[in-house]
Amino acid sequence: MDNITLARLLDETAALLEIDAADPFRIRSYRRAAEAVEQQTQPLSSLLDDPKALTSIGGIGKTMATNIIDLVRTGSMPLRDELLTKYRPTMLELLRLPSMGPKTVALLWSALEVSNIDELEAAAKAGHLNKLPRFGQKQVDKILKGIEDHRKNTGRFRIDVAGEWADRIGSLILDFPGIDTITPAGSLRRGKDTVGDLDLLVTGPACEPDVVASAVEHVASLPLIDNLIARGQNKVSFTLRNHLQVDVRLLPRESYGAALQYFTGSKMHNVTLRQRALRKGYTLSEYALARIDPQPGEAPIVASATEEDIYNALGMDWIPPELRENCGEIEAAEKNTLPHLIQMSDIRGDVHMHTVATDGANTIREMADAALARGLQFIAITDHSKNLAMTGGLDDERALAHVHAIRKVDREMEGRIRVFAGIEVDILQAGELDLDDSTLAQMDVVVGSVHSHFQLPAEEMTARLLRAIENPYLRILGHPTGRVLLRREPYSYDLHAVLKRCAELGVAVEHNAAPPRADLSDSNLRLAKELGCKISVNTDAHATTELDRMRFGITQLRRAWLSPADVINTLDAQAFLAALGLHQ
DNA sequence: GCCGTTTTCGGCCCGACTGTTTTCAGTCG
Repeated sequence: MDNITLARLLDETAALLEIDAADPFRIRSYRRAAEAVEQQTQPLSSLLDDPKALTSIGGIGKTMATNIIDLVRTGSMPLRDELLTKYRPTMLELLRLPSMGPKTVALLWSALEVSNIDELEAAAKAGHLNKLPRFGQKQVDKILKGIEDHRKNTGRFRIDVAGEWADRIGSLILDFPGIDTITPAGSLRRGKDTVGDLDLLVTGPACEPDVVASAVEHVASLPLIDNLIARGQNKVSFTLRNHLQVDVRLLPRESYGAALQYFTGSKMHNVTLRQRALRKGYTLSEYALARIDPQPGEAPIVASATEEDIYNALGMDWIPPELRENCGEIEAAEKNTLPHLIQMSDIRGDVHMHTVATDGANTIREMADAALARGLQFIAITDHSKNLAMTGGLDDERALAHVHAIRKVDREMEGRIRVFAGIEVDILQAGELDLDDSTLAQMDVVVGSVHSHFQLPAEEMTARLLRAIENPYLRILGHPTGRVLLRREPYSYDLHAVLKRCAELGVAVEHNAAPPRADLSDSNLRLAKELGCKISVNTDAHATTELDRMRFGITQLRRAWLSPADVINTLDAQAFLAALGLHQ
């Protein structure tokens, strides 16, 4: 059982406990344990014989360690089994509907034996809900609308899509005089690769408490609003036609830092931060860091205008949003040992991109010019090989001709940018590559990717990848997890074993910067680093404009605490080739 | 259920909004 599944089962148990009206702190323990499990790079199923290793993880005590051991060994645990005799697992999906919390779910179950969405819809339409306490017609309508949205909705949005909407909505809000700053907060600011909803913080003279009403009115009447959910003194919530929920908050300048800190999250980061505040005699809210017991003549507010003020007043360095997941960043900030995170300007090369030779939109020269304009010092052209017939993939003969064409452009660029010759070969079902070694020998950069037979059993997929990376010409393992965001589950195989072998062989693993397929996000990137893999971040651009996607890849690297030294694209062109075991 | 430079019990983060209420419970972030 992998850590993600383990975390899901613990989280489900927490949700069932909530429905059961258990001790809130006990519920929180299960949530905390689920988060802790999800963040481990080591599969916990490999630690079962060493209970001390389990309990050394923060948030996992003796009972939780036993639970984890039970879950891995039997697929369930006594508490979960017990709860599932009282409730139905389908009740968990009810919790995902708006305005449906554990209390309501429990009430629906005890009063009407409603345990899933279809039953809820039927009960609502039959008028049964109106007989329940605190259920008016508005509540029933809200639930029916929620069910409708839920069925259409995919749930989460890719970071680049959410970012575009943030820009569009932001520019409309900025039209209002007296609004001068808009900052996306929430998971978009933390750089998660998907976001559930959009948090926009707004400030400026028009957001001062005595005048904010008209600015709120402006936001609440934006033309792109599909459904206005809530509208308070300084808050407007609505959904767009694509069902993306947007929360806009209008705040005075003086408390903007506190609000930004608060609404950026993550939830667990904030909880831990507020515990720290209490220990120091402060209380932290979205308005300010304030003294609990100010002495006479002492101002209650300690910090509020900027995030730096707040973190510093708590005795720690400012923490980059990407690290705010409560996985050690607060301790590091207190000890001044936060990592020097990689940033866009550290990137010197991008070695995975396509041209009109296969399924790209631009020529070799156009890609080179566009990369030069973006400040890159080297690129590699890596069009598809023949097995991807639908892209016009190159056979050996065409691939060799393409190398010539690339070398020609490289000479034309006269050293302003290096253009390396490469190819993205397909790793076939048995692990061999779809071009001859003699062809691959002519390439500077060979990226090997899996493009078919994703449903192979894990053992076969592992063997396939292990065989492929033994090929001496394969220098980068592309699409290492086959993850395609929001479209396909990643294929399953022994990632640990493959990354370990990559590290031994000096094969770099690719983190695909393109938001649709962020191959190695979060804990997998940390695992790659821990195992000593060389990591390469590339855009897989199919057009010049897609080179801009590099910034999304950098965000994911930052979330994994990576520094410039952890990524080989920060090297200059010659050193990069040397890192791949090549010389030119 | 976890955790400990005020430890083995007694804490555990904070506030706004909605709907159905005449004072608040539940949900949400």
